[in-house]
Amino acid sequence: MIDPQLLRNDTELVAQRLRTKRHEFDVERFQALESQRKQLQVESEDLQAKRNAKSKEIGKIKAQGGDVDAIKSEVAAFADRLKAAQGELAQVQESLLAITDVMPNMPHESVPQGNSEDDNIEVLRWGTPGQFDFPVKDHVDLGQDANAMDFETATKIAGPRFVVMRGELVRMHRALIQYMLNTHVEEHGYEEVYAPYLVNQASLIGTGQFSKFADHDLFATQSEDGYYLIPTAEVPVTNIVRDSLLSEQELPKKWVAHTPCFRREAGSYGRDTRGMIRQHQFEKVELVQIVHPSESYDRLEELTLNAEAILQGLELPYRKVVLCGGDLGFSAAKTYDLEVWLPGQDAYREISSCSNFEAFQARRMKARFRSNSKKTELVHTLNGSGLAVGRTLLAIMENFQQADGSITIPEVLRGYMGGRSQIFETK
RNA sequence: GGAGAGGUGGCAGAGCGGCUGAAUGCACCGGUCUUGAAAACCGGCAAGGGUUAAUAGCCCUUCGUGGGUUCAAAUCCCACCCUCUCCGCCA
Repeated sequence: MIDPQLLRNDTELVAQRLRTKRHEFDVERFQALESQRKQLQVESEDLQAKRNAKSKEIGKIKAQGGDVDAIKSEVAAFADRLKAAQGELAQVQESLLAITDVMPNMPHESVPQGNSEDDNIEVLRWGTPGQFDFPVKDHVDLGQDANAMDFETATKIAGPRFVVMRGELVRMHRALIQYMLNTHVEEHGYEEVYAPYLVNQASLIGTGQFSKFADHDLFATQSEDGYYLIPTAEVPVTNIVRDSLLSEQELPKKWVAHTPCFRREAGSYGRDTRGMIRQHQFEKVELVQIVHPSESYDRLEELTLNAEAILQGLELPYRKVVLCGGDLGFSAAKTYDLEVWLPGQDAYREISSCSNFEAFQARRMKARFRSNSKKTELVHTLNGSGLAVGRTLLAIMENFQQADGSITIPEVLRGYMGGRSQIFETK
């Protein structure tokens, strides 16, 4: 949610900045509705003030034993007007909400112009893609050849975009989760959090995944509770601070959580249908920070480095890009994507997305803190994958594959793998 | 699932339908005192919104949520949600 004051006072500026995010809204209509809102709100609050004053008079007159019939009919006279004004006001506000509710966050001024991922700007390349003196396989062939990855069975059990994994590959998957969590807790100062995988609508609205007026990419339960499966741990973890008033000393909050994530991927038919790149269910280790507004951009750099540390620890070549305006998500003001090198695709693919949401989520969530100067202010929220576990697993498979189809285990994972150095060894 | 109790400001906890936006305590902020601190004492301190140049004033809203009764609701009525205790069930 964009600051309503800013939106009112500087509508053109907001419209202009949202254009870099390829979001258009009808400025004239907004301003017309806004002036109606103002007039109606002033009118109805004025009538309420009058009613309150008269009611107090009645109380006093009655206390003195006077007659109140005359003044009562006076109140009744403008009760209808009040009701009408309030009704109209509610309608205008609903119309305004239809505009503002689908309005994405404004990009930070450092965000490059552009329409699509082709316009993202690379800021860093780490590591060198390995050279192979044999034909490389992708993770699907590697996994299936070792009888460790089974898409057909998953389709039977559930449907497309699921996987069944078996044996030592699953152990490496689990090792990755441990490695990521331990690193963020022990070296980066995050507190580990366990939170619900089913959430209510208010939480999804809070972090911006859900709007009354927009489509969403979520699995909903059929139960009367109205629960949704989380698309990312960002939702339950960030919503810890929803409807709360923190003290300044409590900031920053740094949380890390491992959860499964569930996404319908409704808008991506035909994309990444092969393999484990895009699944309905995947594991992710997520970093969340709740910070003082003055330091959120420093924290974004830090959080991104925390995610990068995992890729570096695993010796996976990657690059870091700043998303251009057109590629930015709904709630984000600035996002770094980390893209890991996948030999099987001969391309860098997204493995982490680290964003600063500024006060956009905080305003929706009513997540505030009392500053040392006694004022209440909205916090800034950030999050990033640290990392997507499934994609990390397949990146290791593809980058560390050997000619015989076995896979070398990265050094840092060996302690979690019984000290072994390879999986898929041919007996 | 059955029975009972309860949801009020950052926290705890009062609150006859009008004098209650809300006692009191804690926490917090300012001051007196002190070499400094603590204690004691004095004073201040809810949030959100509107209007506005204003973080000044004024006004509106809010006592779990939504509806209702009334000139007037934290207080009365209805529905729902949540929490706690006991019993049952259960990883």
